[in-house]
Amino acid sequence: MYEQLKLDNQLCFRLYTASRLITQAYRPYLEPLGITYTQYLVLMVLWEKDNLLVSEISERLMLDTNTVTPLLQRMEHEDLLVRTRSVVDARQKLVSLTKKGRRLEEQAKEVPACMVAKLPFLGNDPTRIQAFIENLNGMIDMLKE
Amino acid sequence: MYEQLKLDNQLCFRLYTASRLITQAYRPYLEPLGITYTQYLVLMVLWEKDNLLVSEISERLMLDTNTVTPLLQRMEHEDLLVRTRSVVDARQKLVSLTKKGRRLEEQAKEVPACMVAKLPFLGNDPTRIQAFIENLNGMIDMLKE
DNA sequence: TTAATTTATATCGTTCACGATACAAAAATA
DNA sequence: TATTTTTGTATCGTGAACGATATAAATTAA
Repeated sequence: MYEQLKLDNQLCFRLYTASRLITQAYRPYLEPLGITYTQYLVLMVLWEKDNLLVSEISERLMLDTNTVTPLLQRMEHEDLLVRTRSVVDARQKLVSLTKKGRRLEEQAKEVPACMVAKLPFLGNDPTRIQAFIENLNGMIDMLKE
Repeated sequence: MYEQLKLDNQLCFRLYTASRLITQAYRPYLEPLGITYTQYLVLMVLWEKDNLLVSEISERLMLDTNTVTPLLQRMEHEDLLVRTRSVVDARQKLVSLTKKGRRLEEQAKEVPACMVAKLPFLGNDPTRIQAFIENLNGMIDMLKE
């Protein structure tokens, strides 16, 4: 038995588990809105700035087009957004919120507070959260190359 | 535009991204062994203690049976393990490593060091890593209910 | 002992995530 | 201008994740 292969020693396993549980924790708030966590991420990007290219959304979420395209197709099918061919460059596709997609922002604005409430330890110490996010950002920077 | 709905403010998005990138970072080391990251997790559990019930693996990885069962089926198909009906309780299924599954441990023992090398900032400050893991464990404890 | 309930695992359907590949449009090169 | 290369998006196939449901075996209750 190699010590380094023990599950409990693995930072990565914790990260993987925490990420899964976070997604699960969002579900009760997002399901009533008819969206998944990944779709919520797309919407947050578009709420911040509408009419983006597929590639811009892709870059913002650090996801490849082979993940983003089907995701946007499903969201278009749900009438959350529309994808229109760019006139400047016919390869590009412009993603824009529909009325329904825009309206969801109003309903979603309480979601972050609900999630914070599920993670009380985070509320206590702002510098601790900051350090935590710094660590995550550090990892992301190192791995995204 | 609600401030709390900005993507950059979201700890959860960082966690989600870091987790994805970690899994991607494992790939070059695990693919030569013919396994995925999740399969590697199962193997780590079994290398630590062989002959476990499906429910024990499930609990250890905090994954439900509807994830674990198909996973184990694929791994059985790859001749990494076998699943045998328990004689004590015919509902239970015992999961045991095959020779091939056991041999993989030897090949996998370098993987953790390779991953640490990909995350140099972690090597510098052990207390920082510890605090990081504590935060993750804290989140997991709060979310697993 | 029979019937109802609980438990352990499995199946089904949907959505991600992602490597590999395809395809058409644009840009670069000949 | 014709050809090649690059770029932006899409398609395909596979393996997770996971909610919902199913099934058979064990346990409990009647």
